[in-house]
Amino acid sequence: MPRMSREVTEQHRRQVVENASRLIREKGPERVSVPEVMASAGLTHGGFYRHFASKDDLLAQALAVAFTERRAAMDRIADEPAPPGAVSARDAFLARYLSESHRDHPADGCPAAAVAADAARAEPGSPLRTSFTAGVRDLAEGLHGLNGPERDAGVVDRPLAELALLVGAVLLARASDDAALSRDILDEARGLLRDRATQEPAGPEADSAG
Amino acid sequence: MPRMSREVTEQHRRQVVENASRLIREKGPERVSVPEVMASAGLTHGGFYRHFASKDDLLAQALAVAFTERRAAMDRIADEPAPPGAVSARDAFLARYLSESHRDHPADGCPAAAVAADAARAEPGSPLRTSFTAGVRDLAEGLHGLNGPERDAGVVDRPLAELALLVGAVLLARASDDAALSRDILDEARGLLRDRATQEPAGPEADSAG
DNA sequence: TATTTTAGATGATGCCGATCATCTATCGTG
DNA sequence: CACGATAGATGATCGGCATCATCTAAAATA
Repeated sequence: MPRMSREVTEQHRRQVVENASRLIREKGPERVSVPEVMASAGLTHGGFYRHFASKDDLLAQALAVAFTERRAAMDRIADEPAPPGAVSARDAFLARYLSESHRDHPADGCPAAAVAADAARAEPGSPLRTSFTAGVRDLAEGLHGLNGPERDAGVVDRPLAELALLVGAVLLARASDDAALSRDILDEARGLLRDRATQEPAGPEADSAG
Repeated sequence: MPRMSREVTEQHRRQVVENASRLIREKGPERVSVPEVMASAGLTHGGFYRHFASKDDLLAQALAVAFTERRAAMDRIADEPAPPGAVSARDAFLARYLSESHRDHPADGCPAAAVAADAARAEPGSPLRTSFTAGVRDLAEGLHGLNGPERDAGVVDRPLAELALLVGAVLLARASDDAALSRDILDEARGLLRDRATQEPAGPEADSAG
């Protein structure tokens, strides 16, 4: 009820951000309430505004944390020696991203897929949107890294499009209320990305235009 | 205040559904209120439950209408004689879907992109989710139709993956708070899909696995 | 025309949410 | 050890929302 040590206070703040990070991916920013996040850290709603300027502020921080963690996980896969049954690090990553497990556990999944729609609806310039935009850049950069070998083999690198495919596939798979359809979406997405990796260096065509 | 003729009443109901259809794409189902949709049709909230069992019921109907209209638009493009500057009907459709205009006007855009996240969070079996799932099937079927020529040329048909890419690209483009990045997302997606259309019939590889 | 039906208006009801004001007992500091 | 700062609790404010109850006057029907 009273005052906690500096150390404990900081732990609380971190806990709140971490919990919010999972909660917004699971239920969406709108369905997460300030009392709820605070309670999830064992606190009441009272102290909230000592830590955060507003709910929006918390959401942006929580989203940034989620993106940072995701990017770190990507880099870990990229640097790991050899994947178990996968051809390449890229393969390993894609298989995991497009897995039923990822589909079924948004709370510790990719924030790009979980929060895209909310970011799209947020005010331009709002903390949430700014945070999201930075996150997209970050993940695309990660994909670019994973694409190293294919790029060297002559395949045009399109990390933003690949991210879009990943996000779209997971979203549609989550939204599809039919197990077979949902699986097909993930499978087709994996197939399309595999096609790409083994693609012949395209002929004499112009690239994307304006 | 009183009673309207059957005919007028039906007009009112249709208006409400139509307006809801646009509103939920623009603001998301959660941010559209019953009083708001009713007011948008010049009515008060009072009569709402004479037309719809619940807000959820209206949302599902509105979503279904949006999908139906979209599918019709696709088929129109597929059947149209010759596109203006595009190579094929498929091209014309993709260019339009991945345009800045579509990105900037969600209210009359694709419901798959606009409502995916909300459907993903909706209760399994809920009207919204059921409606969304049917819509995904519908649009994928439309894409399958547009892919006729490429399919005949030996390109593996993956309408669900293509739909996922379209949805993901528009979503990320909408959410990205940077004009250049947003455009790049759309451009890369178009590039990736163009690659696919001109792709060599792949070698002796297995297709997607389980 | 007399009667029944009903579209839609008005106006609760009950809930939940973000944010702010206030209080208090402890922690950090001198 | 005394004192000021402050983390967090309690509780209020204000507003919005879905849904329901009631009323009424006009349309439908007989």
